[in-house]
Amino acid sequence: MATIDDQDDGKEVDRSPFDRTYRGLLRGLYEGRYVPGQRLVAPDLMQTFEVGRGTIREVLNRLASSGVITLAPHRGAEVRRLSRREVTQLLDIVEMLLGLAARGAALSIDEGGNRARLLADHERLSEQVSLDHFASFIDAREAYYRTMVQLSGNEELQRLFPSAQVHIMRLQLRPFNRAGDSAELSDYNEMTQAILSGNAEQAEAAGRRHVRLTIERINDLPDRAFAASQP
Amino acid sequence: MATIDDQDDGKEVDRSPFDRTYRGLLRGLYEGRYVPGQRLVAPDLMQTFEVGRGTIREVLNRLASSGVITLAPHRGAEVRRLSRREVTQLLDIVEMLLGLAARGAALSIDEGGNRARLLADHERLSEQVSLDHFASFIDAREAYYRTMVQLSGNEELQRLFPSAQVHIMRLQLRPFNRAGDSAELSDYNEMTQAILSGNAEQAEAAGRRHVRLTIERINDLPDRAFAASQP
DNA sequence: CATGCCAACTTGTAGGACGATTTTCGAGTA
DNA sequence: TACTCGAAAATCGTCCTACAAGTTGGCATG
Repeated sequence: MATIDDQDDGKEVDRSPFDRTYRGLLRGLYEGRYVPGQRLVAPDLMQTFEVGRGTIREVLNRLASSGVITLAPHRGAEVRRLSRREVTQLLDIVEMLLGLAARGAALSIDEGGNRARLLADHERLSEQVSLDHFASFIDAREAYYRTMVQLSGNEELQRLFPSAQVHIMRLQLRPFNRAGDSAELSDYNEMTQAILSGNAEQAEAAGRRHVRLTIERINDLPDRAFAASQP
Repeated sequence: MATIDDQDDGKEVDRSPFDRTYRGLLRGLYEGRYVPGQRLVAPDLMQTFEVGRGTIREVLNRLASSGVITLAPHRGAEVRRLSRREVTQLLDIVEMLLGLAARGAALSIDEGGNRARLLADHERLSEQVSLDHFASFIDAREAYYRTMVQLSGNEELQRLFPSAQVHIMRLQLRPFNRAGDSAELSDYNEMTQAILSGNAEQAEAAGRRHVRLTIERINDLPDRAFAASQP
């Protein structure tokens, strides 16, 4: 399954209608063309992406089952809105998953080019932070996480992690977040060091701490960054 | 989204084609009519469930994105086979998730009828174990887990847990598992007690321990219970 | 201004069509 | 007999049309 995390390869051509639409929609979500709460109407999408309704339906189904959008019977799709509580709950899970990923990555850091790969991604992340270019920073962070998960060797994690919709959160918080947050960068330094040391316990702790710090930062955001909680 | 966990309500009638097919397929997987590795070809399914191909496709997409089946381009769907390694990796994740669920359940055990609900499900589980009726046992266990996750109040967990395909594992291990495993029951006793006590730490530990014990039991299974590992 | 009904729009699903790709199977060859 | 190659058959990906069922917004009525 294609995921948000898949690289673009530069080859923009020759993709299947499904793929074009899936990625296009995801990219749109990513870049803010589709905002939380917005309805995604099939006929519009058909025109936009020049594909049939069947294809649109499949794409929406995929996005829905990874939690990026919600589908209600006979009422169509809309970009999922997360309340403060939901974001917290989501991150509680991500804390676990990232801890697991970091642990696994530490255990396999000496295999193949793993060490080099992680270093390269961390390097890139650091550069992006200093450049203060939000989109690139997001990309670099995405790549860094993906590498961690891949190094862990846990294929189930690879399936679940994107679907855990870290992206949604990221998207939703975009207007309130800043690249170049040096506090955040030190998280990554710590986490990377822990993994490189090969110490599983320490790596897991670092991964979790990173997410907990993220939760704290998010808790400081104003209410308007979230969907209203349910009555 | 309808999941395996949804109760049947007895109302077999008046379900949408999608729902009929989705549940029918799931039930078939559950009951062993579809076994790991088996191909699921659209035309057959169309006949079996008397629905259009579009509907079949949507159902297969759903099942695929929760990891129950795999889809390969132009080659259709097949019931997913898990290698020993994959099962272990999956359970590593489930360990985290169940720990989280148990923790959350403990924290909210005094709200509403939560305590009564958990007790009722635990009671039912105990009965089924003594009855030694596999299918009922599975159902009871499913209900117990579902309740735990619901009590935790973490909606993301509710979305993820079924999709974490505990079911696949269960299905795959069916021929080798026995209901009435008293060791397993004592796990549940311990876990239930911990949650009822309202002690979050203790509950989380109990939930995790339960999964770790499950991993051990599974490690003892013969190779033929698993798909061959990749070359 | 509240209420209820209708028209317009969307979604859910079926069925047909057609190129693209994979699988099957049989003929020919070593 | 075993193996290779290619064509036929099966299946998939996608589009289009059609229609019933459900939702929504607005207009008429009280």
